[in-house]
Amino acid sequence: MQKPTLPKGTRDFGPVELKRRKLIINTIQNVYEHFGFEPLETPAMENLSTLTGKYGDEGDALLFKILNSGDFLKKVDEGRFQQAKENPNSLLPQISEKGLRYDLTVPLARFVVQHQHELQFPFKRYQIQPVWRADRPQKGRYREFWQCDADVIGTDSLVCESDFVKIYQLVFNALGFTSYDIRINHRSLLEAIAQTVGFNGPLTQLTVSIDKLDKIGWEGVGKELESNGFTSDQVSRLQVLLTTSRCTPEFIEQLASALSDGEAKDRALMALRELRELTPGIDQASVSLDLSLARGLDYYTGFIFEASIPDSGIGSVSGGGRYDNLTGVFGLSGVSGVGISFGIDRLYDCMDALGLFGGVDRPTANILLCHFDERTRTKCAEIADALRADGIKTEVYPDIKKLRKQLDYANKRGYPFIGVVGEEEFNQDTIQLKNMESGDQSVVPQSNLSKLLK
RNA sequence: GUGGUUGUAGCUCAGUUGGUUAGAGCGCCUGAUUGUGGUUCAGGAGGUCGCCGGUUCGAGCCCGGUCUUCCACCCCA
Repeated sequence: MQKPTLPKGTRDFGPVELKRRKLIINTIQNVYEHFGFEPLETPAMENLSTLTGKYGDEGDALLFKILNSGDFLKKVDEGRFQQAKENPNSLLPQISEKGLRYDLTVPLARFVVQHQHELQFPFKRYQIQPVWRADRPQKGRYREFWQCDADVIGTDSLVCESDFVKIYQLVFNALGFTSYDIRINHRSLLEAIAQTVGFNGPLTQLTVSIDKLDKIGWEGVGKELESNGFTSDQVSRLQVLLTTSRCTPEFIEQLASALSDGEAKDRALMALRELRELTPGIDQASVSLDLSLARGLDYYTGFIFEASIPDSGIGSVSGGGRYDNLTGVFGLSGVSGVGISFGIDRLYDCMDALGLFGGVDRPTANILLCHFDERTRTKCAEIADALRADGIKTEVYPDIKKLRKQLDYANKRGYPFIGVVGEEEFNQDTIQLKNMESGDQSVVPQSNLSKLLK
C-alpha cells in the first residue's frame, strides 16, 4: 500500500483554511463590486500558443505544459528525436499544445480580443481563480496559488489608477490590517531618471537592479549597475534621485526641479499631479511614491503598484500596473488596460501571522442539541427545525451517546451554546440551555429558546 | 533551473562512537462520573524511523539515488 502525497507546492484546504480563505475572497470581491467590476472566469488550461512568449524566457520555463492525450509521440518524426537529445524543448510543440494558466492577465487579454464586439468599453472585470507556476516552492511561494485580479480595459483615464489606490486601502482595512504599505511608481518617472543621469541603454538594465534595493541595498545594486555599464558617477547620482516619499505636492515639485527636462518627465509629473487630485487619501502614510519600485517592466507602461504587509516576512501581497498594449499580441492594438492582483495565499499567511482570523474559526452552527435516546433525539430534531425557521443555525448531535461525549464534542468544535433534552425536559416541554463559555445553564421553555438565542 | 537544507507516533521534537525491545511532551481512546465539556487522576492504543538501494555480523545513525520541506539565487502573488 502506498502513502498518498500531494504534488510539490500544492496544498489541501480543510474546513478551517477554507473558511478563512473565503473570508479573504469575499472581502476582496465585495470591494471590487463596489467599484463596478463584473465577474469573469476562464479555463484552467489555455493553448500553449496563447501563453508562451508573454512572460519572457524565464516565464516560459515556469509554464506547466499538458502532454497531448493518446499517442503523444505521433507527430514526432525521427529527426526530431535526434534534435531532442540536444534540446528537449524542441519537441515541445509536437507533444504538447495546452498549458495551465500562469496568471489571469493573459487569459483576460485573450478573452477581450475574442469578445471585443460584445463587450462594452471600458470593460471592468474581476477574476478570482487559481494559477500555476512550475517554480521551486518556498514560504509564501506555491506552485498552485490563487489570484484576485481586477482590471479596466479600454481607457487610459487615471480614474482607474485612483480607484485601485482606494481599493487597496479598503481591502486592507476590511481585512483588519492596521499597517500596510502601498507603493506606486510610474514608468515615465524611471525613464526621466535614466535620462537625468545620462543613461541611454535599455531601461530594464536599470530597473532589474534597483528593484532589488530593499534586498541587497545600495552596495549590491551599485555593483550590479556598474557591471551593466553605469559609471560610478551615474550610480551616485541615482542614489540621490531614487528616494521614497509620501506622495505630497512638495515631493512632486522637488522631483520637477531634480529631473532634467524632457517628454518623459512632463508625462510623469502630469500623471502624478492628476492622480493626486483624484485621490484625496493618497498622501496617507500607507501610500508612498517609491522611485525604486520597478517590477517586471516588460509590459507595464504607466503607473506601477505593489503592496505588502510590513514585518510579515512575506513578499508582496499584490502587484499591478498599466499596460498600454497587452491585447496587441492577439491582434487588437491601441487598447490600454490597468489592473491589480491580490495573492490570496500570501494575504492568508500575513493574516495568520498577525492573528487576524479571530471571528471565522467557529462552527457553522450556533447551538448543538443533545439528548439521551431516540425519543429525546426526535424531540431535538423537532426543536431544531423550529430554531432554523427562526434563522438560528442549529445542529442535532447525530448519535446516541453519553452526554459527556456530546459535551466534549461541543467543546472541541467551539459551539457557543448547547441545549439538553432529557426525560424531565421532554415531559415539561423545556430544555436545558447552557452557555459553553461561562458554563451557566438554566431550564427554559422550548418556546422561548429562539428568542433567548437571538 | 543552480546551490544548500530538512524528514523519527496525529503534532512539536529527543535518540550516545553503528549494537538487544526507538523515547518524551502535547493530542487521541477507555474509565473514575449509566444527565454535564474546557481541571485532575488511573490505564491504553498508536512508529515498515519519507521511499528505494548499498556498506556491515548488525543501520534511525554511514554511503548513493529519489521524493518532500525550508533557505539563497532567479523570478514573482
